[in-house]
Amino acid sequence: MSEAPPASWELFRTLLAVIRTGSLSAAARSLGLTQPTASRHIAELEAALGGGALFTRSPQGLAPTDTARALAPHALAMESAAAALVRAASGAAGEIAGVVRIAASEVIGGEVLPAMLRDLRALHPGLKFEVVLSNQPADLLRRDADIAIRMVRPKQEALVAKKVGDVLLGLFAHPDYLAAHGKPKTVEDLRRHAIIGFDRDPAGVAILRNFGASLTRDVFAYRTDDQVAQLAAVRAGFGIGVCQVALARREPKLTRLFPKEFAFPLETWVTMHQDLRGSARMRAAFDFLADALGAYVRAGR
Amino acid sequence: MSEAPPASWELFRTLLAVIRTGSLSAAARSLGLTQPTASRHIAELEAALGGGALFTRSPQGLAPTDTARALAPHALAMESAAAALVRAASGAAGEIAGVVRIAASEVIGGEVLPAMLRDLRALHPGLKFEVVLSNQPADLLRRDADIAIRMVRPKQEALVAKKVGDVLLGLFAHPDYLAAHGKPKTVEDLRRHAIIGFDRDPAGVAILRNFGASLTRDVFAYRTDDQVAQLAAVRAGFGIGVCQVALARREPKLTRLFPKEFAFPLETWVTMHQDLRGSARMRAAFDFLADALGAYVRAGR
DNA sequence: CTTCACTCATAAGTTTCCGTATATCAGCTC
DNA sequence: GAGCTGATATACGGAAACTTATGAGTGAAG
Repeated sequence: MSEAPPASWELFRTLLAVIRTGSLSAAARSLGLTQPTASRHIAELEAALGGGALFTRSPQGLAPTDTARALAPHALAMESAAAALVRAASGAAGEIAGVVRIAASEVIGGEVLPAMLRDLRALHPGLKFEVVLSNQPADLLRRDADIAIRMVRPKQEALVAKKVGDVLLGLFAHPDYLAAHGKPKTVEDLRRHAIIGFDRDPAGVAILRNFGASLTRDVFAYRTDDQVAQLAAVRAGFGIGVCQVALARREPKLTRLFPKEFAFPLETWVTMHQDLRGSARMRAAFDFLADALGAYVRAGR
Repeated sequence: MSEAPPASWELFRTLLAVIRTGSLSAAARSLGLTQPTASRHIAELEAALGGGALFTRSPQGLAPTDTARALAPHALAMESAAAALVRAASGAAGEIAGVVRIAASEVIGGEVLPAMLRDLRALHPGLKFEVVLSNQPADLLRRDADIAIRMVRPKQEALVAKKVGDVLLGLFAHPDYLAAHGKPKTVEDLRRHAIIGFDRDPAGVAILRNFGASLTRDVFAYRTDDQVAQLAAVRAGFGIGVCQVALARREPKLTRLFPKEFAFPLETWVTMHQDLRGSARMRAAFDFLADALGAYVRAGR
């Protein structure tokens, strides 16, 4: 067992594609290669990594062995880093131009970010944006995004973080709904209404239960963990649900309920990887978003 | 500006080597390539990344531009991930064999780990170890190591962490030193002795100042942030310094001073990346180290 | 001032690697 | 069961990439 020569990084990329797609042919297609090339890459990699088989071949495709499965996260990390590298190179250093990849929750990303990015781009027309919408925000340390907007305090030291304030959550309903079903006068009244709430997300369910002890998951008439869907249900007049106050202010159609009793603060942070501090466009986007989100947060008070 | 085809990952590896070495020739040597190949790789990369120059050529070598400098951390991340991938593949899945890379402080790594790893290897002869000694422990999230032993509570959720207890720090001196200079009777006495302490590390300086307010940095007769050097100075009979109690117990030559008054607990954690939970050998090493360090910690009480 | 050691660039030769074409096997539809 | 569509494996020719060889420039040492 002599020391094998280090495998070409290119092979890792093929490995990842094969694990993803489950076949040499599909992997080759996705990479712009041909099937024999992918086959050769895997064979080479198996040889370079000590000879153990990485896949079990079959006419249906390649099934990864346990070994190959263990390699997948590392190959993913390489891919994220490669993508981040290409983004970092997408604008000349010093100029505010190029690609910025932003991770945000679905509501922020879908309802709040677009207008902000429009204004940011008006300021710097050379900027391009990639937006990743997920409620489990992409890990900046994995370089899945350059800038993340998160609702929890970031814990990693390798990050630059700025708190923009507390996004206020309120209880809202469409006037049509209230006209048809009446306006609840007390918290207990809510139990008789069509409540729109979370399905499984424990943190989400807790928001309403903390408000009124009787507002448990089983009284919800509309359950979904997708906050965009919740918002849509409120707007459609289905019932009463949670919505960011600053967001609802923009649509005077929605009526806020129990404004004094129910006001759930959600601390909000803009975060960026330390490595990106030196990049002019990342800094510009970071500062702009921190400002704009600060204004958004203040609008909700 | 058409969408460029994604650059080969192999080019990123060359990029990193060129940034590291500062010349195409040296980079090529380090990669087992030739200089024209490295040259072509960089040219290709410059073309693929939008045409901007990454280096300024000169007869002295290649100086990275700001753009290239911004890419370096991402290329480093790729390299770490690639190395972690190769390590992960170094043993058959399920078997307890292959390479485990461990990050630890200099003292733990130099004085405590060797015997533990000897015993672990006796249990599993197929294991090989890589030990990274640094007081700013390598970031597991960057995959610079598989397992880290740290003196602070890990904050990242992506890590598996286990607290093994508190390593106790005590004040020690060699009997020869005490015979020559007398044994200090009170804390104030210490000011007249040859104290071995930290140089710049604020956390280190604070350890002694918390003990006696008068034990500020300026009374240290031997200042170094290298804890191995501190230990060596204590062993050589230079003076009085801080040492892990469990470590000093092994050498009955060292005498502990103020055992009741000075006992500084340092919480100790063994940590591992979540991705590695499924690996038999990583788990085995993790569990073994947690046990062994637990025993070590208890020996210091 | 010459020489040596180091750099990068370019041209030519050789190897390696990739793509095309073909054979084979499994499953699904008709 | 024939035929279609998916898969992998293998053979072979050509293009791409790497190595070798050479030239030119810079800086330090003798």
